[in-house]
Amino acid sequence: MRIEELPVDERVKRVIIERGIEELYPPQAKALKSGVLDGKNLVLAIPTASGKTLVSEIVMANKLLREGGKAVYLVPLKALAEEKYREFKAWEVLGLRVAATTGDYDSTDEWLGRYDIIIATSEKFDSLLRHGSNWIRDIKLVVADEVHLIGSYDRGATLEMILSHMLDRAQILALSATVGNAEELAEWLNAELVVSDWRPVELKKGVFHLGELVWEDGKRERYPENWESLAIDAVKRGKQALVFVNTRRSAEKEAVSLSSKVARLLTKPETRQLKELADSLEENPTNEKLKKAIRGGVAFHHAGLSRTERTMIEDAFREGLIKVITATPTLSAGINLPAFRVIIRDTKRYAGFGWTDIPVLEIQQMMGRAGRPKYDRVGEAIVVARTEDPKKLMEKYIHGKPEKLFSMLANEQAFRSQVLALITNFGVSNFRELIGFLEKTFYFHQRKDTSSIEYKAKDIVYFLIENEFVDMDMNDRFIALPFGKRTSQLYIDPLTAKRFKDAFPKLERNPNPFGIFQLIASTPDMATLNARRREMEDYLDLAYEFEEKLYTNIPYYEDYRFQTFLGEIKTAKILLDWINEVPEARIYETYSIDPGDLYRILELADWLMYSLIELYKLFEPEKDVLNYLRDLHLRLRHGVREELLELVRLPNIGRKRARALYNAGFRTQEDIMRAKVRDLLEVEGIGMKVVEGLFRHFGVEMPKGAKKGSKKAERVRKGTLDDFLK
DNA sequence: GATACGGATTTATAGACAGCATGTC
DNA sequence: CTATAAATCCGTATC
Repeated sequence: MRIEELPVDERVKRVIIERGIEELYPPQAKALKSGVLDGKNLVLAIPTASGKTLVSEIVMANKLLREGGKAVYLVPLKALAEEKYREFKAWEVLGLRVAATTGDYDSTDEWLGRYDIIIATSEKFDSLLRHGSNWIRDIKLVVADEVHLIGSYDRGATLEMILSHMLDRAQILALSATVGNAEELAEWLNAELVVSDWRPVELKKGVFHLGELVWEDGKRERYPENWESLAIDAVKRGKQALVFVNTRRSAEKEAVSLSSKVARLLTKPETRQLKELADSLEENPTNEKLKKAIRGGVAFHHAGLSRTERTMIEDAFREGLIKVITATPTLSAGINLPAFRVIIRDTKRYAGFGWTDIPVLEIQQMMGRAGRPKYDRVGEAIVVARTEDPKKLMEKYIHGKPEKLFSMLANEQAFRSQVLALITNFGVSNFRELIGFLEKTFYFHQRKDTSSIEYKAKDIVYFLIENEFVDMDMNDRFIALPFGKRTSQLYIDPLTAKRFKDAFPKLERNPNPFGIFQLIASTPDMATLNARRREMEDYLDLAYEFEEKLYTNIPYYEDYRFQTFLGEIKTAKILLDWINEVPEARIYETYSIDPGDLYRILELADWLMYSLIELYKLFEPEKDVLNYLRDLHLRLRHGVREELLELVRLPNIGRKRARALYNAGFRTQEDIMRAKVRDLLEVEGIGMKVVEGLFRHFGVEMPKGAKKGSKKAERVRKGTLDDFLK
């Protein structure tokens, strides 16, 4: 079907044609003929990269131009929100304003009301719904990307709930990978269903076993015995490969191992560029290995890497400079990074209680990364059989059907906060109404029965009443209490809130960083760290050393909480090191964690520290304690000792610059205000830009005529700054 | 008695969303 | 609980 023939607004067609697209892919055409353009709900289950995004763009733009209102585009990852934001920006030529909102950006505020297309993570949108902004009622269309995540254990319930909320209030377009029960999903959403396995780049799938590569059609090829030859072969043919493994360590090991072989296939300029790239990386233990691999044209990719390294690797791979990436599942569902050949080394993974098969759905998502549109005619996805029976793998992952989706609403933790939100934020005022709402969910649609979830809901309501999140009046009507309402808006688990509340009396008597950090680390919202066997004794000793600083008792060895407790102590110690200005590299080494892990811990601790303070405010806070907590929060955010608190409040001054300034004798804001620019510039990490920012912050006017730009202006400004700050 | 070696045993294992008010080196 | 590789332990050989 040609774009020209589409029954949509002319302006929409024009934008798409200008993009160079004239013809729709078959599944796209089928989708657009399903009735979505007339406002019907649609479940679109087609492979990645077969044009789901374009369909949603057409539907969104057309709808907004014709009817006005807003469209919300839901994504599972922040990185995807950014990616979509860049793509959708193109629609601004038609006057459609695009905004992305995740936890990194703005919050509830009404500012989103000025936008037409709003991209948000599911959790963020859930949070927006809870805050009840005015513009919510203008939403005419909700696009749910990767809707199969409704079956994910920890995050599925959120997606299910927001769709339940929006079901009768807006048109729904659900984009899904191929799943076992797409019909069931479509029925629930009262939607048309379009399923297809058509791809713009043909996908060849096969299984590799001891040098023999068997394609799905039975054709065979011989290779050297080791699976690495598959990656090397791709590089020899001028292509790239993506290797999926199941542990970080494997990713690193295989990357280094492959790099020595790939290195021989590189051109001189490539080797030079790769060396430059490797040299530009920061020094830390993980990056040592990464540098080694990169010099040979290979990189590993996992969540331990910092944001900088990750994007650097992704960009270099897209450019074709890096030939092979070995990755954990970070890359399977995240940003769009296709390769000619996808090699799946592992089909099992360790899941807390043992080894489990990776679901067909996930393996197929990985395989879907094979084939670069515009570059490759076909893409190849190969599952490696190392210990498994190759026939079984072929049957299960190549010819087999993906699993059915199951509602995860009954997941205790998720359900607990959802029930609280229903009562405190969504006006559910008695138990009957609560059950009434649950009947709109996928859970109910799938089970046709609420008895077991009713039982759970009851338990949760008792828990909420007992802990003063909500109350019940004489007529069994729910009353939202401030504690409950705030908990729900802070988006923390009620259990976290309860733990905080219970600790307040002790905290008030004895506020101290270690105790507070252990408290934060003990909540279900914090990332868990495991104390390694040989570290256990050290952390136990540490716990006893700090015993009177803790707000909890040290569990006995036999206690089931013992292991997790030591993990909490480890986490608390890391945070303590952080605010005592221990260098990052030392932290990575001491605790054997990666940059990405530290970042994650700090991010969570920051959020939870804020939440702790907000909740403390509800319980007749003592002023001194409140200020103490606020200072500690600032220290945590910037990773500084107390003496730097004043400096760190200045713009563009963080951990390193504040320390440098302090050591150079600038200990207060006053010191800096009085300092000579020349002296400030002497300090490491302080340049003209930073000084300029300080200048502005102190409210000293920029001298006229000394605006940015010409060299002359620069000179003038430099000359006058001193005078102003003397 | 110290050290080097090699086989046996033990250990550890993926990822990443949320508040709020603005900017690290 | 299905695996696998690295780290560590431990006994033996060697100097």
